This record gives sequence, structure tokens and C-alpha cells, in this order.
Amino acid sequence: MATGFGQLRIGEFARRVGVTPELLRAWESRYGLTRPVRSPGGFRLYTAADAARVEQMRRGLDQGLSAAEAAHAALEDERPSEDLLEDLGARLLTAIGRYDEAAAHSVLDESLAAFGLEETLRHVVLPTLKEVGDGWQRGEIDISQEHFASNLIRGRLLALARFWGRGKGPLALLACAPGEMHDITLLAFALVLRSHSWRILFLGADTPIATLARAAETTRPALVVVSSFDPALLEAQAAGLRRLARAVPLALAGPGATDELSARIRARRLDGDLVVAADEVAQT
Amino acid sequence: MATGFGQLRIGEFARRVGVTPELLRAWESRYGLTRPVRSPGGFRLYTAADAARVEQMRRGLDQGLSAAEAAHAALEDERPSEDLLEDLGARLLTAIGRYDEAAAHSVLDESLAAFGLEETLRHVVLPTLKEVGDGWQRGEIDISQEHFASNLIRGRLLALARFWGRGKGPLALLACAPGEMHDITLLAFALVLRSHSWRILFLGADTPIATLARAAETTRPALVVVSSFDPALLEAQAAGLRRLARAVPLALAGPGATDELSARIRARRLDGDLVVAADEVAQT
DNA sequence: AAGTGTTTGTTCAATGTCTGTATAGTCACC
DNA sequence: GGTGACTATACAGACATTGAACAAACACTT
Repeated sequence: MATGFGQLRIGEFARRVGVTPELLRAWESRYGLTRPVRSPGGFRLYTAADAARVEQMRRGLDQGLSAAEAAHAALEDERPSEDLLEDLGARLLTAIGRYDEAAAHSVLDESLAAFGLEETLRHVVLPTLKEVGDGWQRGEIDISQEHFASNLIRGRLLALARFWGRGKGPLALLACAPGEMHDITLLAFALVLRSHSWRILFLGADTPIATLARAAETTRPALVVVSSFDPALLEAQAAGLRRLARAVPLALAGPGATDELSARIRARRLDGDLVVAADEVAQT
Repeated sequence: MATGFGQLRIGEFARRVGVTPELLRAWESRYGLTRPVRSPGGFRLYTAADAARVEQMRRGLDQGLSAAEAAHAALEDERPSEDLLEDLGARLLTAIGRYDEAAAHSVLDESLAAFGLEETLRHVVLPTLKEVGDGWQRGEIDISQEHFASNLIRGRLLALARFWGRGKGPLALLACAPGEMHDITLLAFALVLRSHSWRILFLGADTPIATLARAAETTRPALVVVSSFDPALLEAQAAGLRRLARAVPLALAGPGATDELSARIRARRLDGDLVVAADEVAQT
């Protein structure tokens, strides 16, 4: 959250938080206080979240807590943000249930400000949409509510999507499979990729493969992504996709993208959490 | 950046950016930091963009980043993020000039999504508010526009201020000096402190010192901050502030807080950029 | 009061990574 | 033909890694 340090190795991190490297390692192995990611060679790379926990740990010690208790408390204090995210999701769902536009927007405001785009997409927007979709299938949520939610959120995300063809980064060409109408997940994927300064060409829902191929030919993107929730919709396009995959780097995304199909048409598969997938793609 | 060097070979380029040729080649091959075009014979020809990246790289190293991280950051920063922030500020100002609520909100959305809370406060919101204030003093901006801007932004920030008395961090008690109506800067300060998991008790604009003292007595905060734009408003309360400073840790903030006065009443002074000041306070 | 066990910050050794620099042999340009 | 640039490989010092051991501080029992 805080000072713009990206990822620090233990030495510099230790200097900044005022704890020796040895002690940091001890706290990590004994209490799991920090969770640094690792460099390819195994070095710890610390983030701002770790710094916050260490800060909290030191406050605990200053107050006379034992190390174990202080660490426990510091980790427990992580909870508010998790709880808060869940709470935001619940409030968004309620707002949707009531067709309450203002409330929905203020949930999104709050979440964006407090957690930023990626976290908001991962833990608030996408789970809530899934919830809405599931609720509809179970007959608990009216289709009009689903539309209300999609439109509101799509509008909101599209507002963040200005000028995203601009810049000098690699180009991604994104489309939903023919027949697939759910474009919001793909939109989220696009926004995350955009935040890594990729350029985006977004063709959206229900895009014929021929259209996609033509766009790919003229724009020569660094990556083409085709997304679908329904495996059948991709399966139906297997031949066209295979041809496309020979011309440009192609990836399949969404729950409809199976490993089997991806392997068969020689496309990359972006599995699971598309926000994470976008981060990974951006590393390449 | 208006350096007249069109295309330099590595020797001269190295001299100008102050990095040895060997190291430049290493940075290029290891991290892809520079992307010089090549002469027909294969010589590297560097451009101003390369110089900018090297410059960034060196800044990163100075801040204690590892070479790999510094390079990563320099490349990531390639997107003209400073330009973008300035652009957001300009758009916000325009939106305010037109009383265009929707546009103002979408600028804030975009900025929060792209840069997070702290950067948005520091480089978009606060500078724009200052601009508005200055414009008003110069007679270029109507007072109604100033009110429009304050209300819109205050509303937005207050939405982030839920439950900020909760948690276990140290408590900060914040108030504007009696007569001081500008509370938004202090609100920004509070939000940054909150992100370091401090608890906040925000008394807001125009708070009598007696009220503040009473609140301090019952809550025993780790820090009391009194903010003002006008030195005279603080000066007028010197006696009361001095008494307060004997009872609890006190800090003066804002352009109205002079070094002289702070020393006299034995309070800490939070100078300049309050967002930075909040980060520093949180370290203590 | 002495004995026992736990907690926790620190130390050490052996190994590995990261990164700036140096070297060797070849090639480009004036 | 001399100066400077090219690639590729090697190397040393700074910095990190794990795992085990250690000593002071504290708590609890006998």
C-alpha cells in the first residue's frame, strides 16, 4: 500500500523496517510473519504487506507482548482487510439485489480506493458476479438483477478502459468465443494486462473467429486470447482456432477452456483466476 | 530530456550517463534495460529513451533496489506515469471547472485504479485542490467551484473512512485549528496513517482547543495533530497548544505550522507533503 | 532456592546467487 | 593500422540461503 517500494531483498528491507535480516528470517520460519516471494535464485523479495506486518509486530513487542503473541496479533490484524473485502462483496451483492445503483457504485469506489484495481477485481467484482450467476442458476436471483449487475459493472470497467490502445507495450487481442456473451471476466483480464502497460484491442462478446483472424492479421498482436465459459462453444470452433494458433500466439481462457482442447489446437491455456493469469502473461 | 543526442555509440553514451560500457551491455543482456538500434556494422546506437531508462535504473539502485528490481521498475515506468498523473490532475481540474460530477468521479476512479490511494492523493487530488484554491485567490475560479470540488472530494474520501477507529494500532487524534475550515488535507493525512493500521479519531474543521484537549484526555492518543493553512490561527492558540503539548505528543501540520511556533510550544512539525509525513510518522 | 524446560534473539559454517568488472578473440570504421 | 565496439565467458566480492547451535531471559515445579 505504502511507499512505492516494489520488491526488496532482505538487506534493504531490514534496513527500512529496522529489524536485522537474521531476525526477519527467524520470525518468518517460527511464526510465518512475512511471506516474501522468492527470486528465481531463491532470494526473499519483500513487499509492502510484509512491511506492515513487521511494523505491527514491533508495536506488539513494544507493548510487552511475547514474540509469539505479537506475531499472532500482527497476522490476525491482516484479517480486517480480508474481512473488509468479503464485506464489500456482500454489500455489492445486496446492492445488486435491490437494484441500488448508488450503493453499488459506492462499494466499488470504496474498494478501488482501499485495495486498488487488481484486488477489487479478484476479491470483490468477479466473485460477486459469479455469485450472481450461480444464484440465477439456482433460481434465487432474477435475470433482471443479473443484467443490472453486468451493465453496471461493465460500465464501470469500461470507464477505466480509456485509451487502452495507446502506448508502446505489446498488443493483446481479446475476444469471447462465438456465442459467448459474458465479457466481463475478459474485461477484467484486459484491465490487468493494461496495468502492465500492454495495449489492448478488445473485440468483446460473441466474436466470430473469422473476424478475430482478420483483426489478428492486420494488427499482429503479441497474444490473442479467446475466452468462453462453455467448453462446447470453443469446441465448435476448434478448426478455426487451430488455424489461428498457427499464425499468432493464441491462448484460451475461462472455464470453457479445457487442457485437452488447448493442447489439441496448440494454444496456451490460461487457467483459473484470470487476474493472476494476466499477471503471469505480463511477465513473459 | 531535450538532449541533443540523436544516436550515440556506446562510448560517448556511457560517458554522458555515467555508466561504463561493460555495465551498459550487461544491463542490456541481463535485463533488457536498453534497446539501442544497431548500425549496419552492428554498433549500438543509443537514444534519449535509453538514457531515461538508465537514469531510472540508477535512481532505483540508489534507493537500495537490487539491479534486477531496479531494471524491472525502470522498464515498468516506461509508461509515462508522471505524464499520466499530470494528465489526470488536469482532467480533474477541467471537470471541476464544468461542475461535471460524473467526469470528476471517473478521473478519481481511473487514478485510484492505476496508482492507488497514496499516489492519487499526492499527485492528483491535493495538487488539484491547491490549484483550485490558488485560482480562487487570483479570481480565476469561482467560489462555487471551490465548494463543488471540496464537497465532491470530501465525500469521496469520507467513503473510505469507515471504521477507522477500529483495530489495535496506535491512535491519532486529528483536528483543524479553530477557524480553519480546510480539512481535506488532514483527511488525506488520516487515510495514509490509517493504511499503516493506525486508528483515527477525526475531529475535522474548526475544532476548539478545549474540545481537542478533552478528547485527548479521555482517549490518550499516541499522537495529536493540529492542522492549519493560516499561521495566525495557530498563533492565536499558542497558549492552549503549549499546554496540550505537555500532556500528549503533539504535532502541527499544514502551511500554517511554522518551525518557530512548533519549537516554542514544543510540538513536532509535520512539514511539506502531508502524505509523506504520514508515512514517516507511521515508522515511529 | 535450585532445577528444568521453553522462548527468542543471535551466531556460525557451508553453500549458492547476483552483479559489476575483466579478459580474449574478432570485427567495424576512419 | 589504430581506436573503439562486438560477443562470450570467467571471476570476485557482496549479499543471501539453510540448518544447527547457543546463551540469556523467563516461567514453572519441586
